[in-house]
Amino acid sequence: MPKDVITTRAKDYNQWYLDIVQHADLAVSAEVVRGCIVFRPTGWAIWEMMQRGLDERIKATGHENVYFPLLIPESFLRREQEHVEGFAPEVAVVTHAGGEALTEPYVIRPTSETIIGYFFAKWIRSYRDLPLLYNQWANVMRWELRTRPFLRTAEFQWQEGHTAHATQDDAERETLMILHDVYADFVENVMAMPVIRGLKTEKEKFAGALRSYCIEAMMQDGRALQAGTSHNLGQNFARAFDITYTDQGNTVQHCWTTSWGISTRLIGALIMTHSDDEGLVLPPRLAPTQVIIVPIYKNDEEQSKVMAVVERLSAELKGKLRFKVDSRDNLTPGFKFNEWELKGVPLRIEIGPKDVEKGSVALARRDMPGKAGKQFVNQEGLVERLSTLLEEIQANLYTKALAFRTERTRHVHTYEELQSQVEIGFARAYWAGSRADEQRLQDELKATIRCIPLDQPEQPGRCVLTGKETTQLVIFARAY
RNA sequence: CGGGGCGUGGCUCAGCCUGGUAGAGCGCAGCGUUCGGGUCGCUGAGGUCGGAGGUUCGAAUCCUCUCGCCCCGACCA
Repeated sequence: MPKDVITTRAKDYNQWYLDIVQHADLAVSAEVVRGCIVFRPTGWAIWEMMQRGLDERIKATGHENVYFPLLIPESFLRREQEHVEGFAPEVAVVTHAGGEALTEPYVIRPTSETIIGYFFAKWIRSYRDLPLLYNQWANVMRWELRTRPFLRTAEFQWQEGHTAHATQDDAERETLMILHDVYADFVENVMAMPVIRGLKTEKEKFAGALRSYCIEAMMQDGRALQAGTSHNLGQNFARAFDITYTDQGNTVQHCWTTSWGISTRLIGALIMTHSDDEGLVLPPRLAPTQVIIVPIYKNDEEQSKVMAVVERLSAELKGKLRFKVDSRDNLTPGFKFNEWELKGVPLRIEIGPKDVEKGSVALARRDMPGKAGKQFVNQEGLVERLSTLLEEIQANLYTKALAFRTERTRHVHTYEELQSQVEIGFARAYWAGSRADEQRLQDELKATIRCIPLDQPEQPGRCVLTGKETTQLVIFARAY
């Protein structure tokens, strides 16, 4: 008889999410530091897996890692008009140090465009210095009014890419390349989360950007979550920080810069995409532990026989898969099954006396709870079997998530349809409204234009609000 | 930041109205038992009742302030 440690999604989706975070040992509230969380080992291990996958892709596309200070002179933020307006309300400021008031306060970085811009201006002289392709892994702070673990915390971890280019085309190409080859590729192939690639509207774009691209994912409650953003900053920061270069014709030009980021918020997205009422579900390619081995025995004799097989199989798996053996002997197997399901391990191997006799093991997949996901296989060829199964689970999670999104996405033609569709998922609609119209819909429907998908229709249609003919199709949704 | 709710062993909560010096279940420790889907029993440890003031002979309980958490809204990766 299972204990109800996890609130069901149907009962209270929000509480379900908090229960997963807590009971899967991902993180706890920092308690004494407002709006912050403490990452526990499992939560941090997931972030490390994300870092690994993204870092590989970032480097493979020609970028180098750097690191800039946590503190930024307050005046830097003011240099770019839109930027300061966007961030001023949520920055934390350091006013005292060394027992004295500082002559100029520092802000704790909410993002690093400004301080990096300052140094880019010093480092870039000639077109030969371009493109400059940097990335940094860092923590940033934004004093959010309402926080939720991973999804919105006052301090969060992320990577922020910052690049400078000679031409607008180069900057645009970089911005889109990151979106496709780094972000969408990682999120879809490693995290098994389907995303919609799109452009943000003027209203939703990053403060100070020329334009912002994003990948948007659908959570199990039908709401949208921005999983990553990539900004073409135009020459806005180059002008504010005087980032210039001399071109082939000996003319001084402003650079075109970009910035792009993915944060620990992705952990929240991961939870809300795949997990179920039994607990966390991790896609195999991301899971810090892919396979858990649970030995089963009832006396010393059985234990030594079973453990001999466990040892032998462990030796075979070593270096090929990420696995652990749960040899705690104060807990029953049933308890362990439930616990590892709660923690999201994709695949479980059970080895008991019967398996020792028959030369078999029992396998249970996390993506198919209960008997449906259980099978008995020969110990022979187990490594290959596991690898195949893990890839099957990976594919299945993506397929399920995509099917869910497809089912919860509808094309809408009228205001009424839009209104009801955003209650349950994504609404695709033609849009020719103004920024004020967009605000009005947000006020009335609590839904925003998540993005203008990069895949646009050939055929024109009529704007869902104004009735004007347009070829622009957008996605409306309620968002995290 | 506005409205509402709540802070009592690690967790979930009772006690508060009607002040008299703290309880339960789960978890934890030890021993035994059990072990193929959350074993069972016995013994035991663990709390200055979020914090600071105040009222009182006496405060978990009443009053004031403060910090934090949850829900709803506005703002946001």
